[in-house]
Amino acid sequence: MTKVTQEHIDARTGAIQRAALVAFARKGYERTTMAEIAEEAGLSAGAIYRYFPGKAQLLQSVFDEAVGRNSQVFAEESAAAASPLDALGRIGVRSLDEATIDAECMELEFVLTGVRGNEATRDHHSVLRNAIVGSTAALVRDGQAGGTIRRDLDAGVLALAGVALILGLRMIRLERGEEPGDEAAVHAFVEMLKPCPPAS
Amino acid sequence: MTKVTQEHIDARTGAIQRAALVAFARKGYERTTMAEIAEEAGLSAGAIYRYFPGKAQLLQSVFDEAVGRNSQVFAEESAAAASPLDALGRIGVRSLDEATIDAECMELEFVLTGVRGNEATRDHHSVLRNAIVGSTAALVRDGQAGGTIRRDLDAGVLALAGVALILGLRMIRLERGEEPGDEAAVHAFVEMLKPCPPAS
Amino acid sequence: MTKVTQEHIDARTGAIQRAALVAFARKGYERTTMAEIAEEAGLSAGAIYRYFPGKAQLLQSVFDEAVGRNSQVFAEESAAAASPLDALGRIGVRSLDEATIDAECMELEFVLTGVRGNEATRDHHSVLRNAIVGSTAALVRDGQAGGTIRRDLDAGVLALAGVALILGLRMIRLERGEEPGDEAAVHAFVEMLKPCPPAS
Amino acid sequence: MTKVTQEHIDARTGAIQRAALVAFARKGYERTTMAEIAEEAGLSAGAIYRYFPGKAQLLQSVFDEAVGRNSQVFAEESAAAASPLDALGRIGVRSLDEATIDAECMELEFVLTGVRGNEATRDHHSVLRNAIVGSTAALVRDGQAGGTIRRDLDAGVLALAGVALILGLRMIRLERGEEPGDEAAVHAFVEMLKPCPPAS
DNA sequence: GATGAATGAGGTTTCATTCAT
DNA sequence: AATGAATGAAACCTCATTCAT
Repeated sequence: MTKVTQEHIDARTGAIQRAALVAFARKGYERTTMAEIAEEAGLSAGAIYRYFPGKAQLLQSVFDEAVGRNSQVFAEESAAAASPLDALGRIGVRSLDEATIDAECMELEFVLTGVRGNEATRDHHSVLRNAIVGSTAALVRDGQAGGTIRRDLDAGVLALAGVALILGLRMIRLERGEEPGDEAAVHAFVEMLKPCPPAS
Repeated sequence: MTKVTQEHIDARTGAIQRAALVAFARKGYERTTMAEIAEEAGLSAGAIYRYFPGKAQLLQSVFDEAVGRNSQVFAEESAAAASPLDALGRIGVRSLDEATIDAECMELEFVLTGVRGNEATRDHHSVLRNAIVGSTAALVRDGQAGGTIRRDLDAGVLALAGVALILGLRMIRLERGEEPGDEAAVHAFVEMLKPCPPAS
Repeated sequence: MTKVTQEHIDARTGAIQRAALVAFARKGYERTTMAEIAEEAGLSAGAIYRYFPGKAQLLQSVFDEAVGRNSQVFAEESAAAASPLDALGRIGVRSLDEATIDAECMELEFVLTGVRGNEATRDHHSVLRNAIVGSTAALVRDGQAGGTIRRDLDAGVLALAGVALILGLRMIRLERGEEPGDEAAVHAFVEMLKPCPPAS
Repeated sequence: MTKVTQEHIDARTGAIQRAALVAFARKGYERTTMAEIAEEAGLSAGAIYRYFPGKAQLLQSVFDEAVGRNSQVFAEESAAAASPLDALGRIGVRSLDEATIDAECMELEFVLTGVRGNEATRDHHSVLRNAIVGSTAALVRDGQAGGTIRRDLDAGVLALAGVALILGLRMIRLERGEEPGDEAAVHAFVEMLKPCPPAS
């Protein structure tokens, strides 16, 4: 009966995941070595295998973690927002800015897709993306019903555009680092979602 | 002296680039082997080195080629369009649909970014992206000046949003294959760029 | 001081040896991990090192244990047999059938020899084999003196053949599992050891 | 079109197999490194993978090679022998002495079996062994029909004993090196196969 | 006395790149 | 100019062994 039990294990696991996140984000999955991750996490390469079965699973786990945070952001902001439109803007901004996701985290998703050749992973990933688009569409529909979002465009299409926008912005940010225009772009998109003022 | 040679060299170079494009797109840069590219191009692994100094430079060249095509699309559609707004829509759609870009080509950009760790490449890449955003911004400004694009939002911001949207859509398409909503999303974005109808 | 301890130590030692025997037999020395042995023995990997200096020595000890049982079989059956010839048959059959040796135990020897590269072990092993052949030869010689074993063939040679026969049968059994022909082969060999009936 | 084609490839393949045979025999499969084999064969470790997909397949190939030689010995000696009994003796002796098999080759078989855990290999192996026993049994039956082999014992059982004897002798030889008694043991076995002289 | 987390050496395998032919 | 065999540098992963708790 060791006393380092769960607490220690969780700490290690988290440290490895964080290290992997950073490394994968910075250099890409393939170019990141287990040794680098290990060093970043403060242990030896072999030790990682006590916490993760292999490099691929480590990647998967890091990704799942990120996805989880994503969902949480979604839920939190939906709840905190005054209106669906507001929620969309908040989610977009937080997706970009929050430490949770970070420029790197985006990269991660990027990298994950990079695990092409692994059909299971791709499918898994695709399902997740669909879920996000679906949730967003529901939000848009709410907004349209409530009158805060223009009704002349299809909710599903707008949702897809919104998700793509965020995805693209994170991708650009990856290359250019923190970019002031990012949030502005989100706000602009939100602005464009508003219905035109009644003519009268 | 090298009369036939030049012709031959160009043919070979092109074949290699095309093969590399397809391979990089399909499996990613790291996971693509020189042997695969060679086979696809119809020559031996060693022969590639007569045309390109190494794998990294081959990637670079393939990328530049793709960017060139991109610019051409930009120019062509700008010229053919009735208005800047129209141009933006056309560019977006063609960026998504045309064989030029294709799922693979997008992938390529994907991969290229993957050449992180190579600072020179990243910077190069960043410059290119800025150029695209810049051109787009110019187009938007034109549209605003001409009244086809709403003036209440900053041109640079809208341009960034537009580029990000395309980027994101291509990324999503990568995962889900040809997606009917893609073009609709572009059209929706264009629609939202229009100024609200005068109150009258 | 170490009253209970000794008992405990012996129990642990035996458990580890048994676990190692089974594991080595089943997967081979090299492919067996200390962790597997530990789990089978009901303790942790590290604990084994309190009872054995290392994996190699554990193997050695397991082997010696098996050899000891072998000698015991030899002695017991020699004593119980009506004649040297009878003793040979009994030893052969028991070497094959008894739980002591069992398919696994044979395997063990197999594995042990596998510790080639370790000269000390090989020599040790060779000495043991010579001892067995020697004892068998003595038995044969007894039989020849008593007239139950044919005298036209050299005792040492017959002994070698007998030992080899058993060795080979155990090896074959390893691959095919319990084989009905095994014992029959031993009996046939014994039969052939008998002198031809006097011409009269 | 290289000119080193088939000839060179065959030479290399053979060299690697021979090197592997020796190494596997000497140190066992698990303890033999690809680097050792490569050095023995006169190339680099990586180069082996141009000729064999992996270590396991190399082992398999070496084994198959040895089995092939075995069958050839069987056929040759059967043809050259004056009688089935004579054939058995010749096969036994050649199995022991000839360079074809060699102490090492036996070891090989040994090692191969050592590839436990690979069910396919074990079964394959078992089938081969059965074939050998079967062929031997046929030979014995012939001898019994012709009167050169005693008829009071079952042919299948005698065949099993014979094969086991050789197997065991080769195993012992492995430990003790060239052993003068080996051949004598084979001859003794053959002698014992003879029918007792007619009473007259 | 026991645990099991950690290390570190070493093994197999992959590939970009070179170079004799 | 082209081939493709060969090299050699990693990379991932496994484990015997140690040691703080």
